[in-house]
Amino acid sequence: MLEFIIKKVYIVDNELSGVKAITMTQLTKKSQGTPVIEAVTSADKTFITLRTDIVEGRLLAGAKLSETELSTKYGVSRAVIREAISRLMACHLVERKANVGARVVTLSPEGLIELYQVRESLEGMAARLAAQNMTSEQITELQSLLDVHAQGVKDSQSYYQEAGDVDFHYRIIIGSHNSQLITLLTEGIYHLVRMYRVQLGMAGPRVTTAFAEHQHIAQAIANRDAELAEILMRRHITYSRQNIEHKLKP
Amino acid sequence: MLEFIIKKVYIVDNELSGVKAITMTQLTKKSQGTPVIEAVTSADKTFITLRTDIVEGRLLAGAKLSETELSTKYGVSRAVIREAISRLMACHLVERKANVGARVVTLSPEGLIELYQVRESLEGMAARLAAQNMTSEQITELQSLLDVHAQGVKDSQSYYQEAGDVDFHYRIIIGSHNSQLITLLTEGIYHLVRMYRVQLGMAGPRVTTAFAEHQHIAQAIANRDAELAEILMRRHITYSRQNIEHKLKP
DNA sequence: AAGTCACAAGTTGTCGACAATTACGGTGTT
DNA sequence: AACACCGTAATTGTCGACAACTTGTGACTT
Repeated sequence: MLEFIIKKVYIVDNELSGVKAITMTQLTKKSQGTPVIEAVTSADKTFITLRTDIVEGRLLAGAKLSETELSTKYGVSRAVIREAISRLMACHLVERKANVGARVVTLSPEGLIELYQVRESLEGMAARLAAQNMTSEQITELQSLLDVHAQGVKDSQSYYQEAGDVDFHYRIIIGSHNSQLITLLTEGIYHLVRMYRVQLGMAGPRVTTAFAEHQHIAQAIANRDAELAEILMRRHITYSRQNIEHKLKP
Repeated sequence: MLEFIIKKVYIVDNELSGVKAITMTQLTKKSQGTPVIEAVTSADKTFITLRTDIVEGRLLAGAKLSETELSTKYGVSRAVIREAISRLMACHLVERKANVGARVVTLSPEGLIELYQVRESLEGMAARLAAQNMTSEQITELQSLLDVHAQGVKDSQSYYQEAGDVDFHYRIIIGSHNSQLITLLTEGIYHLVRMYRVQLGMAGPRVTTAFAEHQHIAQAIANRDAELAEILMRRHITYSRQNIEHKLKP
């Protein structure tokens, strides 16, 4: 006798994977931890594979994505590859010229700056909306997350790198309860940001100071102070951008 | 003998068409006139056709896009249809579930509100950047555009409807000189906004008052006052949103 | 009568082949 | 040597057919 629980699914995609072809009728065994995504058409898998390869730098900027080559490499038809490339284009991770081919998007330092400006705008709004719309549970979870991070910072583990930062921002984005904003950020901008970071050699975010900023933002949200939450978030991202600008132009 | 031979083609997409499969191999020397779009792979044409059908309401919300049906209707292969649908998905105009099919995105009033919140955020940033980055020529063009509009308003022609409003916002977006922002807004958000407007029966924007707001925004940009430009733009869009909310909940 | 199962019909996902276009290298001319 | 032209090879765009999946119908069981 098996214990199955119907989890009515959590749209979301903790991994920011972007694949949300979710058939709700799925039975997931009591794995209460992680909302699992099913994503299983060949094109989905190829898409995710290629995307992680791009985001994590195994496919460099400007690299050509030859359809025939990839189709033999992954053992699938060219149609599958084309489908995957289409979705990568939708994420702005690759560009394709007609009758010529697709290449991994080339990244200029200016492009990274522009991206951070967009982030400032969108995540500022996300923080504002989060202050208005987050549930009490979400807020307490956010604060306990920061407690964990605080421990990591004290141990001066460099844990509080990428993962922690992404986690914090991700929760606020979700907390905005604005689906347009959520898809825009989680399926679009964030992968781009990660890619730029890796390829331009920007390591993690600024560890300690960023943590204090996170605390202030969380406090503003807990106080339901939308104005302040937006201002602090924008300032937080502006600092990140300036930090990057500084590293780029020494 | 400097008559350059121009084979291929041209850039932009004044129409916000989104097709930018442009091979810039040749330079257009003095063809600074009208940017013409070319878009000629079958998939491009099908994509544009379908998109205008959706945006202008000939394909209603929730309508199913059957691949076989469309392929016979337009006389092209299913591969072409699939390509077109992929791009429509990238614009968030249709949604597709695996092994089930694609449908025109269904629009709730809440969705429209969410969209306007995103617009407020992004276009606010666009106005801020425009105040910093617009060239003097662009600014004077913007002001002369408003002069034309002023005439239209005086004649109480209902000219200053959709077209004028879109034109104004479009120039500011371009004036931001932030390519990420530009593609996000012109290829993504704006088609969605138009679709929602048509399908929810929102006519044009608020005519006269909106015009005054446009003037103030242009003035702030001319003064290179980035802060004020952003605030005014956000307020402008907030008003639009409230206007819509009012119409939706009488 | 209600529910379940199985089958059938239709749709989407995938495949391999052909047509159209581009990129590359060689040849010839100035 | 540089430039332009042309032909070949390679890549992309498009097509029709087959496989896998979903949905709806109908018979069967309880």
